[in-house]
Amino acid sequence: MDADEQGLRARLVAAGVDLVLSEGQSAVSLREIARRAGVSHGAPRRYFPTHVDLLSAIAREGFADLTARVEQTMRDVDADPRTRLTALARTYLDFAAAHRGMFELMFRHDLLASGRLRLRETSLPLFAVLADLVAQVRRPTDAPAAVLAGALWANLHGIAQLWAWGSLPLATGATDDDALLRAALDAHLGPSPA
Amino acid sequence: MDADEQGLRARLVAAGVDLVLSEGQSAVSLREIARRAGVSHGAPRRYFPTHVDLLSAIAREGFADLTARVEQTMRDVDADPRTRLTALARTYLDFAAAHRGMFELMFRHDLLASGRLRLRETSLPLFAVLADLVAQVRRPTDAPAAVLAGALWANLHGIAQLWAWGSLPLATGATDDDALLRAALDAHLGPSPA
DNA sequence: CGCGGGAGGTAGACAGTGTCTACGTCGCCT
DNA sequence: AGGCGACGTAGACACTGTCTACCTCCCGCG
Repeated sequence: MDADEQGLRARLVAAGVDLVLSEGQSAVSLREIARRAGVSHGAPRRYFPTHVDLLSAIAREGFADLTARVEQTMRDVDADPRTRLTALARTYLDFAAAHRGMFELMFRHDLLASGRLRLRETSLPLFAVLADLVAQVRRPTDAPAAVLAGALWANLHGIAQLWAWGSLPLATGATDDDALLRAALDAHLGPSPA
Repeated sequence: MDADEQGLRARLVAAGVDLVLSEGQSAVSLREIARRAGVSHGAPRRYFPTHVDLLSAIAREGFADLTARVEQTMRDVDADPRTRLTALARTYLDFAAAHRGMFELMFRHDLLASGRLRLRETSLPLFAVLADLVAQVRRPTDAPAAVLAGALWANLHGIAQLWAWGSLPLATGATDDDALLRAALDAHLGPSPA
């Protein structure tokens, strides 16, 4: 009595989210979503002209979820900016690890490039939170705030990627999961306090 | 009189490489490759039991190409390790930008996870070159060499990704392409000499 | 009150895909 | 000479995304 009362559009997106979370990115077909939503394969077309539109809507949900988690973390961790930044980074990486399929979907460049549902813009608030914190901890000799934030974000994202496909342990010798993160933060922001 | 005299296996891979370079990752279908190689759609199966096997073979070619470029760079740039590392990073990013489809294919986690053709292992020599240089420039207070190299690799990879789908200029304000790279190298390895 | 019309969903067709299987068709080796 | 194995063909199957014709209600209007 929740999904049933929503419109079909919302049910389709919800079914897609479930699907990508449980079965992975490649399982998110138009027809399977329609099946799970209990409608014919042509029905989604009313709301999503093309498959990419539906996928973009699902990815949006992913960004909304991640953004909500990050904001929750920001509420939970009321400390110095450096600590908050570390918590943010952990939230980001935890999300990527726990929802691999969704994470992949969110950053599929063909979806972002399609411009459907202004997907790329959806990720901006997320980046803004990071950029804001970075600006607070930036030292005078560091790169400009925007560049510093971009470089750190790239590092985070790269760790999530490499971490996801398991080449890192193989290449670096199965290091602790947090070691890379700490190294990255220390590198960009200076050694962590105490 | 080059591809014609090779066996079908090599022709299939070559056709696949052409395809991914010119049309992108999504265009690399089994049947299209077979068509370009001038054989029936069932022929590839003799050499590649499944589509993933063929894709893995194509990705391998990509790793071979990138590795060759990196080694060429190492031959060309005979300077201090820091400078060589910068050159390596540029080669990596240039490759990602110039051969986007191939780069995506190479790091598709479903291919790497499939273990076909030991694809993941194919990337190790590449990482080894980076790790070797990193070890040379590492300062005593830095993280262990393996972690440092991993973190730097992740940063490189992340820059390549974010750079590829164009969110960075939007989020950071269209910074110079090299700024992020320099910031990353400086962060992990210390300020560049001179 | 009746009745058009549109919103919202169905159902079938089409081209394309990966995989599987049965079938040829050579050439090589005993 | 004869068989056999490597190599490639051809068709089927289930599945995909997209397109189009249809159907079926409900709502507002005359």
